[in-house]
Amino acid sequence: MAVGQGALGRTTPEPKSARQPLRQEVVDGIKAYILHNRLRPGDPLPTEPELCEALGASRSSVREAIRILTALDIVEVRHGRGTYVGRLSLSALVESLTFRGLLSPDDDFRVMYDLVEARELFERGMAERIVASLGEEQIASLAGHVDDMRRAGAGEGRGFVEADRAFHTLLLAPIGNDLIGQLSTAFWDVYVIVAPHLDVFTHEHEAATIANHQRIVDAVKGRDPVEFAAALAEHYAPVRQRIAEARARR
Amino acid sequence: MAVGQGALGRTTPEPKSARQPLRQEVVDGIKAYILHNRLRPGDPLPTEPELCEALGASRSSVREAIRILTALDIVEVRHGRGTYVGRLSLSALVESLTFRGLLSPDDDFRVMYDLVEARELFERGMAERIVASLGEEQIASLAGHVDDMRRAGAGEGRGFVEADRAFHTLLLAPIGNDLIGQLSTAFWDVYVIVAPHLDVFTHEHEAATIANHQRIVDAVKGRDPVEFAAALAEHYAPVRQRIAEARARR
DNA sequence: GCAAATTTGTCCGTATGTATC
DNA sequence: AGATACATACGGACAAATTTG
Repeated sequence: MAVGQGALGRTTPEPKSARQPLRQEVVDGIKAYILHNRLRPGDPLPTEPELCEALGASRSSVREAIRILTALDIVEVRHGRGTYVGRLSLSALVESLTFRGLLSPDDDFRVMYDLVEARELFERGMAERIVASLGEEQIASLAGHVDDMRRAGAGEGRGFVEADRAFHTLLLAPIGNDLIGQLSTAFWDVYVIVAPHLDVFTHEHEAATIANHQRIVDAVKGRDPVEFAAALAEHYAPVRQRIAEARARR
Repeated sequence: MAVGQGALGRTTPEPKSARQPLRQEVVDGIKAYILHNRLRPGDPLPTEPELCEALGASRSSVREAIRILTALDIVEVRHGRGTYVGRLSLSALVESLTFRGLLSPDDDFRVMYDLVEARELFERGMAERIVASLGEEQIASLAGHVDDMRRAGAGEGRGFVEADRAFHTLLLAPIGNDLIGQLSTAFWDVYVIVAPHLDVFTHEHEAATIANHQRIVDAVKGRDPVEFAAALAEHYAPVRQRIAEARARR
């Protein structure tokens, strides 16, 4: 099928100096096309030659615009197949924050600290809703993740981190705020990437970490938001302290 | 001056199937260059021809890589001058979330709701630290912003929104968590862009909004975190309710 | 399994617009 | 004003990946 009747094409030929670069017009044009046709993630977009013709730009400009949109996960490109609407994830946030954490040799610990603090804020702020809305089978899954942490403790830690992530993802899942859930996992991604560069991962605290997670599970089982918040505080306090100590060592 | 000794160039010529596109190697190469040379925002990067030679890529690949990095605010390009290290802001998050809010005709209100809820979570979660660490002159600024809202109320609302934003930015400024502060302003940006498309901005509630902000200021003056949290709740409740109502109307 | 068609990936050469000195 | 350095944009050509007949 051809491009169709869907809101492609610059209305103004911009006879004189276009104040903004042409590729930006192409970016806006592709955005408008997606919005106008109410496309969903995974839906196909016109091919590059079609976009060139419709938007009156060369292939280079169209391709640069597509690169911008892929970086934001608004479009997704598959070599040899075509371009599609992206998943609209927060991958750009992860990449941006990760790089910021790796960049500044003075502020990297601060970035890590801010990250952990934000995650704690999410979970403590949602304490009541979390303990109220977690189902029995979800609580069982939480306990299962703690078991996974115990089993993986002896290993290299790869499984340990995954169990930890799954645990906290599951905690925020039932509150019904996708943004907070995705932000939390994004922060986790950044933490996992940046932490090894800072020697924050010390395996000596694994036993205490497991015990704290168990306490969180017990608080959920008892449907006790106050105890839940207290368990979270005791879980996060040593993590934040370790980051602060690592920062002081420098 | 030449590029210098700073970690540019693909170590492996990738003799066989390079699984990832060349532009991605260029992206990683530029990132590594920034990290290796410990550059700061605003520092100049090599010119495009220099990057081509150093990374063994053509002009097109280098330019597409630069487009990706500009979308993430990792590099910044000034026409006719050169490329520089970007500000590492969360502009990518704003653009991504904004588009997501505009896209889904069913979930857009949910995105707005999640946004507002996250902002409320930040401010209520930091209640104790906010009322404890705000200085007298900052409190005066808060009151000044409320006055601005009163003055702008009769106008078209442009100044009203700005005063509102300044108010909440100032609230989160003293807690020392840059990430939360930037996320909050990012959420605000998205809200302001998306809300007009959803008819959430109803000016009839301006008087109540001003009164609620005044109550927040009074709570800060009294250094009362409980009253502060209560004032915040009363401020955000009608906002969330308006979004929910607008959602129901559809 | 092979070959052709489609689509994106990469390169090159050239011309133009912009900022600085 | 002129010269230089740089990014912007264009068009054509070929390579690589994927699908299809």
